[in-house]
Amino acid sequence: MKDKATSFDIAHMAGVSQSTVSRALRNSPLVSIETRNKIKEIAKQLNYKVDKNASNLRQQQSKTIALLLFEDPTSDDSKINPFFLTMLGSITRASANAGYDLLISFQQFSNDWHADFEDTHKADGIILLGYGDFMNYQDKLNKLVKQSTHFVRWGAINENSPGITIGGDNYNGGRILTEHLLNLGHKNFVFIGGANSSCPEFLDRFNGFKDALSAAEILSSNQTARHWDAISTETSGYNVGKALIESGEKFDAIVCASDLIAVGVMSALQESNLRVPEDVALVGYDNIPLSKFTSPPLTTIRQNTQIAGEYLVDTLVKLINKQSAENISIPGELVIRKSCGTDEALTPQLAHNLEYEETI
Amino acid sequence: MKDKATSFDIAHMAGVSQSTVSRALRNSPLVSIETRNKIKEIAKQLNYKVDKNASNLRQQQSKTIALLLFEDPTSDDSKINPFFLTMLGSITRASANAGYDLLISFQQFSNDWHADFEDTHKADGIILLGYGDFMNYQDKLNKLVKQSTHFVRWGAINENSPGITIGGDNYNGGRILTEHLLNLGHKNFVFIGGANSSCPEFLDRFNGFKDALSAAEILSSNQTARHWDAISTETSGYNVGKALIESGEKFDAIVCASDLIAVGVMSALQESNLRVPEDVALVGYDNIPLSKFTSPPLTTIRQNTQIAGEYLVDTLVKLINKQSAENISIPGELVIRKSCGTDEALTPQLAHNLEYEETI
DNA sequence: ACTCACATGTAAAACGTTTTAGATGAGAGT
DNA sequence: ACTCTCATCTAAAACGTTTTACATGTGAGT
Repeated sequence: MKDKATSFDIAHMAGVSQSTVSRALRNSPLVSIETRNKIKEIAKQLNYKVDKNASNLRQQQSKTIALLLFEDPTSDDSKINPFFLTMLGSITRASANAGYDLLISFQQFSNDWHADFEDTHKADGIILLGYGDFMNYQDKLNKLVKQSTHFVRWGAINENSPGITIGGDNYNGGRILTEHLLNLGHKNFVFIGGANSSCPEFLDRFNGFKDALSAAEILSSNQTARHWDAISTETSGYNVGKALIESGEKFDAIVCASDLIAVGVMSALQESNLRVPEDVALVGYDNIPLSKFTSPPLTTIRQNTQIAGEYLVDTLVKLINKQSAENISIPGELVIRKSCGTDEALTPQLAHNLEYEETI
Repeated sequence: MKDKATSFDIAHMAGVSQSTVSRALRNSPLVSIETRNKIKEIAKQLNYKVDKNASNLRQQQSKTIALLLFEDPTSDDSKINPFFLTMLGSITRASANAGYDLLISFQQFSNDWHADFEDTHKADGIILLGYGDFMNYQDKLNKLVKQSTHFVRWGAINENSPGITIGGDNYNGGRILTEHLLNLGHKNFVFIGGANSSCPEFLDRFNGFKDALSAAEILSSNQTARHWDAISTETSGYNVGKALIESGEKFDAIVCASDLIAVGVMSALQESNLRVPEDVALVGYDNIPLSKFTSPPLTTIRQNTQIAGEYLVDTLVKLINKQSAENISIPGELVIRKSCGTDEALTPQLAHNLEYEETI
């Protein structure tokens, strides 16, 4: 196989100028239909493909989005949070639909994690993904804004966060889960998950939890709900679960800030011969693939990753095209499985309003 | 912020020619140390970044690898096989280490799935990932070879497969699993997973299964082992598990061709009040994150994804650099958990040779 | 016959690098 | 004094497009 064909080769074969070839292939009306077809025919024969580097250079764009996935530094390399992997899938499809290629990179918390993808013209914009301790890298976000880099962040929505953020409605998610447990008659609640500024999403979920309890007068007004600290891994959930059991605290319902935590907590409970849901009800958050296959299957909040992916890339594309864009909060959906007690405990009316899943 | 700085701007400020700037930034010995430093200083001040499009165009390369992940067409969009997602993670890191960016794309079984990534100079080479019914797209692989596209495939290793393939040692993996079950005293074996040419990896695992049984004289020489067909999803595993139970066939050990299948089968068994491992032992394949958190945790084969990722990109980089490369088979590792029976059933000597995992 | 509009095409600039070929000046060797 | 080498730099070509500005020919309108 000889060298790759260029537009000049085609021009030569078609007996026209190279610029005409370029125009023909882009369906410019400045070239007559017949010439266009002739040129396309030849291009196909030569298996000609436009050189993206040349094309991008000329057009000063790359039609590429960079996805920067940054993980909690404590988490192991090979175990990426499945929720983000699902997001990655939906973002991939969404960007393909929008006509963009996707460049991905797993960023450690290094110094130049914003990675110059846009600076070097390798990408037109950046999507930031990861449970967001945004306080920790606010400086970097500010720098991105200052350089007028196009970027969108997935995370907790906060007025103080620089740039544009798209995220789940964590407050209502936490609230819905808790209300579900309240409806089932549970009284003694525990929240597991680091609900502090270093994980604003967990904090929002915790606040929803708290307010649901207050509204139900489980929590007297001068009482403050507390949480058990945990990061979003099974191991952390397991350890905290163990600690909780050993603490002697009385509980019959646990709200976990993520499914991964819930999975670990479930292991800890079962190891101590506490039955789920008979002895203690348990809920998670995210609806990761695994949550359907624990035993019992986990009641959780589904974050609509498909919509999220679409919003993320659509918003980013808007920014790239110099259009304005806004923060978006995506409501979560309660997915009722078997980790909170029998369906029968629900009032029929309530049951009717909720989404059920077929077994498997 | 004004327009992006170019090498000409720097040249102007430094009072040298633009070509000197280019050389200085690439540490060429043709530029004196002092000039180099002066230029770098100015570049930093201007936050200058080399334009990759221009650079790539000139150098006729992209320092980018395209990862094409294609899925069984039956599988749902949002549920990518977690094994491949883990691979994706390791490939990302490996390519970063090798100095390549990673472009990813989820390919449906469409007509031009090889996607022209290299043709358009967006990537220097391609990694193909997905359970491989390579017979089905052998034509396309041949086309890639004919175009002398640089590519590496993850999958079952087969002499007839065009191009270079890197994959797990599926035959020995299947064999090791089966021997483990044999050592535990099981007698009535079932294999679940479509062991046919449309999934060569499953076929290899099945052959290992079969040969282990023959060697143990469980299978008389004129008897042929059969398998229950299933694709690699929980749902398929669940359905086949149900069918198996209803068939009335006698079994006390099931080898599943993948963890996803095993998870589905486990659900089906437990739904029918068959206890794992007391009534029936169960093993999977892949060591997906979930396999550690089923109850009981699943005994399986760990495919070393980190090494696999490194081999894939290293091999691809070799091809890109016109070096020769070969197929690589990566041995799997037995991970013993709780789905096959008590550890005590193992002889101490054997137990010593096997890898154990700490709880969680 | 002359202009005008229009359809179709060409020539050349531009994108921002990298790299080849060549220029310049200084010091060494004879 | 003359050449030779060496270090340092400059000028310009090249990469393969897209697009601006301009050319040519044709037919219509007056």
